[in-house]
Amino acid sequence: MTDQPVYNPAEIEPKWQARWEADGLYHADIKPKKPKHYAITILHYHYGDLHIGHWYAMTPSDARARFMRMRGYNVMFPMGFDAFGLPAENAAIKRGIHPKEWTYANIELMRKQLKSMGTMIDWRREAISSDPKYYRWTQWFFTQLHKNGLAYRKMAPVDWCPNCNTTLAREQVWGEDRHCERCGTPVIKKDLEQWFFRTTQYAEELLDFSHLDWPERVRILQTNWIGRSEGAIVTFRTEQGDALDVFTTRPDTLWGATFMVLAPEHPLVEKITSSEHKDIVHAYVQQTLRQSDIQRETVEREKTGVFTGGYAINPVNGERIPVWIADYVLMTYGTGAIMGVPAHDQRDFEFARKFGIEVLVVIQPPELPPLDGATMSEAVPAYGTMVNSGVLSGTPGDIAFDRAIEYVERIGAGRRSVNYRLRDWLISRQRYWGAPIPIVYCATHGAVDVPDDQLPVLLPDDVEWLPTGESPLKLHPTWKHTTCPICGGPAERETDTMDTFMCSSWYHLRYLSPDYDKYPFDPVEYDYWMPVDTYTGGIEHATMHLIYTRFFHKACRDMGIVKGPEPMLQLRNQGIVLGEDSEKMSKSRGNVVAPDHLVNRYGADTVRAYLMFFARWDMGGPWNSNGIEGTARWVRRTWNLITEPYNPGAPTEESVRNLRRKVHQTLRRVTRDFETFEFNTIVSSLMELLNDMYKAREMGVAGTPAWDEALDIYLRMMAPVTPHIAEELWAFLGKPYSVHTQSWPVVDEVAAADEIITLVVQVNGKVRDRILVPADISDDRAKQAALESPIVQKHLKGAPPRHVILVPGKLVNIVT
RNA sequence: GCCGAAGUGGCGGAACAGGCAGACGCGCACGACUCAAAAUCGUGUUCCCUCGGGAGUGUGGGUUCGAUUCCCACCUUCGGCACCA
Repeated sequence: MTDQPVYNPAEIEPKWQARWEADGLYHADIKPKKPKHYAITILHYHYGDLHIGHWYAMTPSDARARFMRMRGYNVMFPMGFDAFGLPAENAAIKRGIHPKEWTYANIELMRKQLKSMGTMIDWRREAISSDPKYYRWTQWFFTQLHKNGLAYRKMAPVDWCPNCNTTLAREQVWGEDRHCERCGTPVIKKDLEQWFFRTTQYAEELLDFSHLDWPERVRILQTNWIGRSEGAIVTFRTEQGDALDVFTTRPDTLWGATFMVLAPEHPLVEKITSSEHKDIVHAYVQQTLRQSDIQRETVEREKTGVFTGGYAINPVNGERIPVWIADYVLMTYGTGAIMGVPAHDQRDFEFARKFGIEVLVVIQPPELPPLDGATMSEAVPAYGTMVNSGVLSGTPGDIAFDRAIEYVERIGAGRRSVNYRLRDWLISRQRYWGAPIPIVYCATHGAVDVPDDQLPVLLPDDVEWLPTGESPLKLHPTWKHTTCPICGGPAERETDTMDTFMCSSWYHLRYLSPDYDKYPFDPVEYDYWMPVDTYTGGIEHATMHLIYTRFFHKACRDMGIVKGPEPMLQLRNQGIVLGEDSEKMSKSRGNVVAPDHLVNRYGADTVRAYLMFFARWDMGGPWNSNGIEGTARWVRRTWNLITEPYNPGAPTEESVRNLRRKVHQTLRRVTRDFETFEFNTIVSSLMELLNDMYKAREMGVAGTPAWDEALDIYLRMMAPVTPHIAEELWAFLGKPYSVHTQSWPVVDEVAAADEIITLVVQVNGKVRDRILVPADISDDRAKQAALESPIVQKHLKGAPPRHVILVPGKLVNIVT
């Protein structure tokens, strides 16, 4: 008894981590004959300490990567850091240190924490987006996009975060009050000259998920974000003769347009406004501009607007209709102008009723009583038979949409059109800690790309932050002064940097060859490893990173840089770990769970296992510190079972067979659960098996070949979940290093098969009895055995059953 | 308002072709060991009950021999979008 080792994770975990690293156990190198598996967990934003949520994202992904490796795949599981960005800059300003210093200190800390988890990360492939050897290529990609017309610069009203002092992409503005995704401050509008990527050019293709195994949740979020609408663009004409395009999803209601509305920012507003309406229109426009600077949530939703005094002609019926302006029409969607069809659109209806505009019914749904524009109390948006619509009157609702478009096209007044809610991606950031946009402005040649051989455009280290909040790049005395790459004349650098989502759009390519200096990636590595097979991360990326990286890949494919339709084939999302109070973890609430503390107390293996066990991985849920004791007990019980000396017994054949059956049934289940990312039941299945192994030892099975097989399979199944203790016990049993290079065991179907089954006997659908029968019992014998049950006899009260339903191997239901 | 997800014991959760509801774990109770405590081990643990049963997976219906699972309507919670023409 005295030589039994004590379980001490603080000793064995660092020991094996060092050994694995020294041996390069997790190095992923090209092996042409082996199937590859490229798995990535979405890279961390380097906010400092890792919290339990990072572990929750990492450990099941790591366990699955390990499982895939044991299944015979050549697995690459790399890690890197999204190191540029506002928080680094803000934190640095606050602490009075350089963002670079702060960032790299954090990375050092995070790397150490990641290693303490016992992950199978191949650290040779680490990529850090703020390294010049990385952002050289981020800049190169920008240049490629620019050369191919996918990056452009324009003056536009853009979202500005007054706290972060920078513009934001539409995707980074959240919620009803339109606040900054990072700091929560409500954004304001600013007219600025900014760089955009043409994501809208890929709107249609981004809606195609046919190549992807992605959660439906994400596909729906992206589909809604892209927001495809089918309809028509119809050209009205102002009385001055200007063309005035509207986009409509209801061309069948064209004949019911009784007014038009322009967005207050619409370019034709000035021209169309009559002299007597100038003052009021001008006042309204000014008021709108001011209002968009105020928090939207405080604005009443009642429609406002003013008449311009101008009129336009409806091309389908020649009607002269008044043109209004109103802030419910947005310049950023469609054409910035709409036709008002109050009878069939609720917004138009409210507007018309408020301002006394005629409501004209042109659609009569057959199931409704005849509509009357004068008396109706709300719009009727349903499809139906066209009425009051000239030659198209009488067209039934199911074909009205198409007929109306055909008509408009025939008379040359418009065309079928598709509109998207998606906007182009604004990538300019007025901040220092990012990849500088590689553009030089020359008085003669305009915006000129920095030539490839002059990349990277390095960030200067000698910068200071002034209280103005302006980017130090702009204020730097010399940095921006340069010469034009074309004419050599004096020129100025772009002082904006790129959105960090640009850096993270291609990091999966940099992992392939982080030191390669001839191209963003080594094409040989690309051809072997890409695309990413399994990508895991939080749902919060659905309409940001996960759209950007798909756009980026498709754009690069069209530029001949990468291949295939998609960058990441399979996506799985983990949920969020909440604090013990069921609230989101935050420092201000004081409910943050610190993984380092837990590792010190229980060891990384226990923390890993508990994170996999305590909730459904895709759901997450509140943390419970008491619950981890159960997992700690399981780990210790595993240790004790294997290290305790046992007395060989004389087991019955049955108890040996029972153990083997349980082992192989568990193996079948654990294998399936790893495949389907159901990590909680992997751990519970292993707990169940361990309980049975304890019972088997009681029965004297320890020491038999079946016992050795059970230990062998158990440790292999445990290895991905708890890599350190599995390795230690594997070595304790004298098996060859390493358990992590062993193959995944194969289910022995004969051993796993049940010989005796419990047949459930129901009477009228209620369980009345359970009888043991041989698994291969015939249908007739099974029914007979059920009917012979005394309990069944009692319930039948002598009457013959009307039906006897048999589900082979499961149950018999007797219906009276 | 629109789109989506989720509702199962005191708690986290399981039930993966429509077929034993509550696996596994936490917590709790009792017992063993101990002078005692911790740790460990064992037993029990959905509710009601007249001990024969009865009820039960958010609510109300439906399909079925049989529904946590399928269909319809609704309620609650969470997430996303939101004057998108």
